[in-house]
This record gives sequence, structure tokens and C-alpha cells, in this order.
Amino acid sequence: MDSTLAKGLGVLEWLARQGEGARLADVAQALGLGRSNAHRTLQTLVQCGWATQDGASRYSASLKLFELGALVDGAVDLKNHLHPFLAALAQATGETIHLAVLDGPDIVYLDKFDSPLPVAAYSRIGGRAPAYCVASGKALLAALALNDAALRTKLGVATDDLPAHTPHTLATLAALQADLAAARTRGWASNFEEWRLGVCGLGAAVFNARAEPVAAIGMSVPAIRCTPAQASALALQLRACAAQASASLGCTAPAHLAAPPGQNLGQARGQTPGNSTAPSAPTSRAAPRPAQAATTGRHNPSVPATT
Amino acid sequence: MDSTLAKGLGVLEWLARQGEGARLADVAQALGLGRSNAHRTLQTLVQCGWATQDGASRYSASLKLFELGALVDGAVDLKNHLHPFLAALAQATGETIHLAVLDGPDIVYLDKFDSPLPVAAYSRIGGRAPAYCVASGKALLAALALNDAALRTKLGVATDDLPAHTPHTLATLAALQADLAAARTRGWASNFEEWRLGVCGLGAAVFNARAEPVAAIGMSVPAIRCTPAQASALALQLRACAAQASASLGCTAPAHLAAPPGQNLGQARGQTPGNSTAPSAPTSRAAPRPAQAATTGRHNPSVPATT
DNA sequence: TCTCGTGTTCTATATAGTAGAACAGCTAAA
DNA sequence: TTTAGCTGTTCTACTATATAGAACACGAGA
Repeated sequence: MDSTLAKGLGVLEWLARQGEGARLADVAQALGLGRSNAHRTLQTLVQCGWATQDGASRYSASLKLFELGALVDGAVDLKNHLHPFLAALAQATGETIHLAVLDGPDIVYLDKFDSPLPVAAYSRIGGRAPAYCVASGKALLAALALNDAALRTKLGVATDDLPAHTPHTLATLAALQADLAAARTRGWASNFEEWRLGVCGLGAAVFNARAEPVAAIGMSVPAIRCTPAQASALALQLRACAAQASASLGCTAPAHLAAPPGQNLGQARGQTPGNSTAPSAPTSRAAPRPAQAATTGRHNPSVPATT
Repeated sequence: MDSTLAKGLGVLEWLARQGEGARLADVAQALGLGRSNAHRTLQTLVQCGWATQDGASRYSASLKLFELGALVDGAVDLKNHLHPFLAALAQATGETIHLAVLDGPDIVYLDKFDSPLPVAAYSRIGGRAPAYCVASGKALLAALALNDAALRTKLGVATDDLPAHTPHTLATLAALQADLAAARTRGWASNFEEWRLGVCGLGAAVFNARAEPVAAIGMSVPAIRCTPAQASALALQLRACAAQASASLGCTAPAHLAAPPGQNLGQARGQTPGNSTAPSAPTSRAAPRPAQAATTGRHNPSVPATT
């Protein structure tokens, strides 16, 4: 572990989150460094072009961060490619629309269309939210169809309890798995004030040509305007939009719109009467799901898949 | 100079530009490092969350870069705030529209609307171009009204010669200053194939409440479609849009549309002979076209979408 | 004039990163 | 199978490197 590098990255991150130009003493204090130490680190960042120093020796993160951030991975391509779909959905529904991808246990918003209607939801491009609490995150988790152990690993939890952010948060792994199963059945995921009170959400995954879930389209709706009937109506549009987006990425299998026939989701729903450490049912049943696996061979999540 | 930090930042940047997941040996070779050295650096990046390592030990930049890039400075606020104006302009003109800011001698594109018409211009969000070669950059430089020495410093050149990227590039400081003066007079800057052959551009600066230039709105037009008359017509819309954007930021002084009083701008180099540009436009004519941007609000269907 | 607070520079010390070889796992050829 | 040649990773002695602290320079107030 390269402590100097870690320290420098910490300073850079702090600078970026700070927004306003920061003074050396502030940096030193916030990061717990000596002044000379902070000074040298900042100078290095400036010389490498990651930070700028104005005439009054105020330091701030440079646009290099923005520049590189716009290059990360396939995020750009994905965002650019799917932007028109979001636009169309935003126009059709008038609701707030996001594009989100999974990053560890969180989702990160890649793109966003604000609704002209006032929404209590607060989110912004680049923002994060726990995947298991929001609809787009749940849509992606559902598409991954992880078993309990894998899901725990994914969410970074040791037990079967999940941190509750509102009284409505699904706070156990069993409840979450049931909800994910339902989402798989329907082709869309929901969030009923599980992350922020007063804000509901709908989400549907977008799949690439290998039928891997690469992103999710999400919709934020004020709870007041989100009766089950309204949610269903919006979800249909959302699901159709996500399907079009998937198709545009070369995904030919429409199976992700609904659960594969013959899968007994009822059991998954009510599962885990007792401890759910290893129900073993979902684990061994990863293969029989023909929706994604059959059409793609996507079974091993660690397939490099370059070229 | 913190060499370890510099090295780590170099690795991170290389990773980000690489796109695809890279192997350790590639990183080591590209950066001229030993394998163990590269390994430790990459591990630090991964542990700090700036890079990810998949199952096959392929490294790539993480979404943290995207996340922080979306936070940099006022870039976000600016981009979000001005987005509707760009959308309106894109819709009204059908041309490719950018939002750009100055970063040292370059401009960086913060936002972009692609034209539905085919344009030879290649640019993307986060991309860079030399400020003195493109219209948005020249609009910003013009607004700064630097003297020769300051302009040389800004552009990072020692002599009065500027690198020519095409035969049309203004390759001397004198020519550039004359062009900037003309831009100040008109309230918009131009680029006639000075950066990329076949691509012309128009640009107008956006000012904040302190009347400082904070960004520029640019328009890319294929040279074929960019006769003087067409350019003027588009420039008027562009200038009006920039003026509205400035006003929305609290800029009350309309003085940026015309040269400051008392400044002798003489003849502004051969180009733009008499093309009805309303030179020395009365300052009171700040918002000749109040309709589009203001009323359009957020939802813009300018991007023809789906199906 | 003082003081206090900056940002920056300097220097002795030892911590922290380096280079190189060794190890482990894999694929492809022998 | 064995062998060779790639990987990525771990280990270790060495020393170059970053560190901490004080000193310096500059400005703003009092």
C-alpha cells in the first residue's frame, strides 16, 4: 500500500468535493497532515495537472478530473448512446429519469433528465445511492440473479440484515431477494420510499448484446403521485423504453421483459421462513434460468469479454 | 515533487484513457515501471477505490473518476444551469452545440448537443481543443481582453508565432488579437476551418453576475453550410442565446455584446467584410430573441430519439 | 511597530518505496 | 504427461524518498 499515493488521492478527492478553492491550511487540517506535507502534495497535484492554484494560492481540483471522468470505461458510450431513450421517456412521462450503473454496492447516476414537475427527489449526475434501496439498483441486482451469498458479498454486508434508510427500506436479505424475484417476473423494479421518504421509483435494466445488464433506467416519482395503478402505467412505458434501449445495444433476447416460464417465483417470494443463510434453491437454480444464461452463456461473471 | 504520487496519477490517467481493462504488464510497460512497482501502485488505486480489478486481474479506472469529475468546481452547476439554453439553441438551429470553458491554453467541452445533420466535427464531452483555434475558445479569449504579453502567457507560447493546425489557423499573435478584437466588437467569435478542415464554428461567451466570462457556447457547422450569410444568421441566434444565458446567471451588464467604449479596434483583418453583422451592436439589444430558451424550460425533445 | 496568520523553503532523519528475484497459476507446445 | 514461457503476485535487502519540525517571507490588522 502506497501511502503517499493514497494520501495524494485523498487530497484530490477532498479538493473535488470541496468545490470552492481551498487553502493549504484547510487541506492540511482536513486531511490531518502537516503544512509542509500538504504543500508538497498539492504542488505535485498542480504540476501533474490535477489541481490548479490561483493567484491567491487557493487550490482546487482541475478540469482534468472532469476530462478523465468523461472517459471512464464504457460509461461515456453508454450514456451517449442511451441519452435519446431517456429523453424520449422523459418527454412521454414528464417524470424525472435517470441512467444508472452498478459500482460495487452502489449505483452511480450517469445521466439524468429533470422533470418539469417538482420532485422531492434529490440526485445528480455522478451521485451515488445504495443499490438495494433504489429501483434502478434493484433492477440491476435482479438481473444479476445472485444467490444469497453472492448478494451479501455484492452489498458488502456480513449478516442478513441490511441498513434501513427509511421505515420502508427492505431491511433483510430475504425481503430483498423476494422483491428482486418479483422484479424479475415483472421486468421492472420498484422502490416505495425505501431510500428517501416521499420518493418512489421504478427501474428497468438495459442489456447489451451478450444479454448482460449494463445499466438501468430509473424513474423518480413523488409518492403522492405513485399509486399502484399509476406506477404500473409508468412501469410499462419504462419497461418498453428499456427494451428498446436493450435492442439498440444489440440485445436480441426479449426474455428479460418477463420471468422465464416455469420458474416458481412464489416460493422465492416467501422463502426463508427461518434462517436464509443458504437456501440453496436460488444457488442451484442459476442454471435453469433461460432468460439470460441460455441465450448468452453469461454464467461466469468474470469473463473478460474484451476484443 | 512527490514522485510516487505522480507515478500513481500517471497510472490512473493511463487507465482512464485506456478504456478497456488493462493488464498489469501493459501498465508496467506503458509507464516504464517494473512489474512489482506497477502492481503495488495498482493495488493502492484499487484499495482507494480509484480503479477496479476484475476476476481476471484486469485493471480499469473506476466510476470514482466519473463521480468526482461530475463534481469539479462550478462545472456541474454551470453545465446543468445552461443545459436548457443549449437545448433551445440546438432545437432552433439544428446545429451541433457545445458548452466550453477555458482551462489553461485549452478549452474543455462541458456539454454537447449533437446535430441531427451529419457534421464532420468530432468532439465529445470532456474533450479539449486549443482555445485560439476554435470559436468558443476565441470568444472566451476575446472576453478576457488580454494584452499581448498576457495572451502569450495564457497560450503558453514564447514567441508571437502560434502552431498552425490547418492552413487557416491564425498563426501569429497579431492576427489572433485582430480577430479577438473583431469578436469583441460583434459579440461572437468565429472559426473558419482553423482547427479542423471542413469544420467552421461560432462562439459567444457567457458572463456571470460579476460580468466575468465563465463559459462559451459554441456551434459547429460544416464549412459547406457556412457561408458568411449563414454564419451571420446563426451567430445572431447564438449571441442572443448567450445573452439570455448570461442574464440567467445574473449578468445585468449587456456591455459584453460590444467592445468597451473608447477601445480602438481599427480594421479587424480582412474577414467579415461587411456581412450585416450589426457591428457595434447597441447594447440595449441584449435580448433580441426572448422566446426560445426562456420558455423551453428543461424538457427538450431536441434529440430525436427512439424507434 | 508589533503580532498573528498565511504559504513556502530548508534539512536531518528514518520511513516508505524500489528493484530484483523467487513463487504460483495458467496456457500452449513438446 | 512434462516442459517452457507467459502471466500476476509476494518477498526482501537497500536506499532513495517523503516526513516533521522549525525557520523564513509576506501581509493584514491592531
